[in-house]
Amino acid sequence: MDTESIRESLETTGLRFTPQRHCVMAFLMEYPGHPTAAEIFEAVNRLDPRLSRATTYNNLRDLVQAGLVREVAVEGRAARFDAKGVRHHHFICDRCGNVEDVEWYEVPKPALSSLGKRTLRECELIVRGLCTKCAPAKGRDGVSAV
Amino acid sequence: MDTESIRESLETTGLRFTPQRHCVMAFLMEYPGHPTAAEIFEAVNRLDPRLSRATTYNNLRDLVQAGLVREVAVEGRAARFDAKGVRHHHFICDRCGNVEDVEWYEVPKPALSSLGKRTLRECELIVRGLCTKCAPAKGRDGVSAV
DNA sequence: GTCCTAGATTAGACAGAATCTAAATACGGT
DNA sequence: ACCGTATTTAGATTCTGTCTAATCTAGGAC
Ligand SMILES: [Mn+2]
Ligand SMILES: [Mn+2]
Ligand SMILES: [Zn+2]
Ligand SMILES: [Zn+2]
Repeated sequence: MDTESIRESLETTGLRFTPQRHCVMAFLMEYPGHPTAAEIFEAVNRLDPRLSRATTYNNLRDLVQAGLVREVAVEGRAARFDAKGVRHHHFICDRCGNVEDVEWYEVPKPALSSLGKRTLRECELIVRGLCTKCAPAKGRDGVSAV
Repeated sequence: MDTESIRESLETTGLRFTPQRHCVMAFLMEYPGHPTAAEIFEAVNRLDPRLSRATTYNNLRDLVQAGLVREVAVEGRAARFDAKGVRHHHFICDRCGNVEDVEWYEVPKPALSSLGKRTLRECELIVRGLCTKCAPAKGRDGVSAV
């Protein structure tokens, strides 16, 4: 969407502005969910064939390192990404692996004494359970729909 | 260690007791860290060659599903496992991907209203930063050791 | 505008992790 | 001992992500 703001955020993190980076970043900012690298590649490449698979992975790595994008590891599935907008937690569905946002709220950090010499960067909360699609229907009489 | 308690926990979850499952479970209960599937296979297979690679993966999947073992996804690396003993959180090193335990403390769950129709199973805290090995040495004069 | 170079892109090979297949085996109830 | 089904197995396969080495380009210097 806002090309100039993307350019700025890239420049302030020391990354060059390229059409490929712009596309990946813009896609992540518009896309409502948490796409995988493969999904990002396919969607962006369809719009602008200049983006290659290798560059998708390269850029995602760089954007995560620059702190502009967040990577969510899901057990047994491909990693998922989102542009770091407003702070939020994540919900991961036990069954389908879908990642959804959970409204932000403060979480107590571990006591410094229990961290020892480790450096703390962030404290991430992951909520697990069944998403709306996978949760058993709890209608008035317990009947389930597929 | 305690064969019979392992047998029981398997039976109560509906899993048959097999030498392979026993070995995997026993290994996880004794091992202090968070091994990958490959590490578990190598270590156990060396002691008891009856365990195959496929079965290692099969059993880990079943044990996780049965709630006896926890799987920790680490971005860009193989999943790590631990036997569910005392409750605890996890620390993941940004640099080496090492997973370490963090003493348990209660974390506030998200408001029911923000969960909607989703089912909540657990609330997991993941602390990120640099582990003791990777943290910059902060000696009296800032000199670093390798 | 032209030149330059470190950084970026690319196709395709490669590697690692995990799953699948289909045949053989063995747990555990009777 | 027998049986039915869950489990195991080797190897192929799929899926994710990284690497290589050749090519290109963003953007600063002039
Ligand atoms: Mn998100
Ligand atoms: Mn642990
Ligand atoms: Zn789901
Ligand atoms: Zn480390």
